[in-house]
Amino acid sequence: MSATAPLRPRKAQIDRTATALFRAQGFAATSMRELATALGLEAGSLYSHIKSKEEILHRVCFALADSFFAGFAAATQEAAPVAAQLRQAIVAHVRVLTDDSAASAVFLHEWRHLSEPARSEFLALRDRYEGAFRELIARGVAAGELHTPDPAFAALTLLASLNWLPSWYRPEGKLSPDDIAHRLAEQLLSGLVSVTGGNRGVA
Amino acid sequence: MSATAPLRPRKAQIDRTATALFRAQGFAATSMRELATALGLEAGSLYSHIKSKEEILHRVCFALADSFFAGFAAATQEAAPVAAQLRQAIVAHVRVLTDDSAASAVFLHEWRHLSEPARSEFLALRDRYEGAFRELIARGVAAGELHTPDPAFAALTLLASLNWLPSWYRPEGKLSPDDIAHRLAEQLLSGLVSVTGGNRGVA
DNA sequence: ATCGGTTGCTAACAGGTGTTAGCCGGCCTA
DNA sequence: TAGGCCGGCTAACACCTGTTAGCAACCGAT
Repeated sequence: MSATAPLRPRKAQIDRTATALFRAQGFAATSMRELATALGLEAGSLYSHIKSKEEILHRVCFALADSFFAGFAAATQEAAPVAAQLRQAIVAHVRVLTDDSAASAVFLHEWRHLSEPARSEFLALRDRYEGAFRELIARGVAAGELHTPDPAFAALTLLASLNWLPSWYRPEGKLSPDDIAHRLAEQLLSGLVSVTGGNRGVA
Repeated sequence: MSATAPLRPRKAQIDRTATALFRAQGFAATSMRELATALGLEAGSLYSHIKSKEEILHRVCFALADSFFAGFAAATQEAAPVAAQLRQAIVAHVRVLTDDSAASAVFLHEWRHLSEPARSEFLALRDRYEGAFRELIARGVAAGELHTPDPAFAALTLLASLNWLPSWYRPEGKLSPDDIAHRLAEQLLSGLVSVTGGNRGVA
């Protein structure tokens, strides 16, 4: 995904305000008139800056995909043990989610309002990103650092437990994003059960 | 939440078809004309059976809430060790998700289209259900069976990793719901990291 | 044969939607 | 001073939305 030119201030503001409304109400339930009102404009004025309602959604979703991939690449480029790379990948993912939780929520839940071919492209990107987690986990299993019977399953549930963050993360909460990231990594990698010699492996 | 009378066949069919469409496209993006067409009717005909579009959503969301609570109650009514109760609660939750993944997806993502007061009631129910998991985990920590610095946080991420199931679970997949439930319970309770003496607690 | 209930169709209602085109005012530059 | 550009308003367009009311057909009971 190529980088895009920085958005002009009004266009960036339209994107931010639209993202907040799409997150709060859903793409389909948010009207252009409502968006315009939130910006102190009339709906017709929006089209001096954007091509269509769907263009906003497209930009938000693909920009977040860019961020996720960039974070993952940065987290896994060093030849560290796989478990350490996985921790870094978790941290990077959480950082993206918490940096812009509105856009993350839109990315996670509103993509289906994209039309073809963008929708298929988006799903292919998402598959590729999940596949990168899958591979990482599979390498960890092969290296004896991780254990799971099914890396694909583990990757999806791991991502699922991270992707909840936009729903309840608050910047003013007592945990910083990095605290959250490390806590999540610890919980997901080590599990909840306390290890007292012998209860591992109990059916 | 009280049980309701069994729905008449056409009404039940409307609920099922609507749920499938709400899940695929979202509540707001699904029109009554589209629903009627899927049922072989005209939109006006729907109102012989239902009061409103939102009534369908209300019924689906609250019925699933009933199912979740019932499952949790059944899972935790015996005086078993807390970790075992948590496993049972996970299994019960997964059972509900996989029994009706369309309704589950609607429950998880479309509730915000409920109007007041139903919306607040729904959120209160959801809080109460999450609170039940929180309490269970807190009791497990107190009993030394579980470890987490934050039971609330652990409960949310645990539920998050379960709630992904409607997005990718397929009845024809090679894993049965119970297989999935036990695998998830194992993964979430035991973590992904392989335990070789000494790596537990590594920062 | 008649009546009541159920169900579906049709047409309409009242309102909302995304988007376009023409116009206007302000600002900047030559 | 004039012209060009930008951005916003307005009104309209073409279409869609959820829902209602009246009507008709069918079925079962009396």
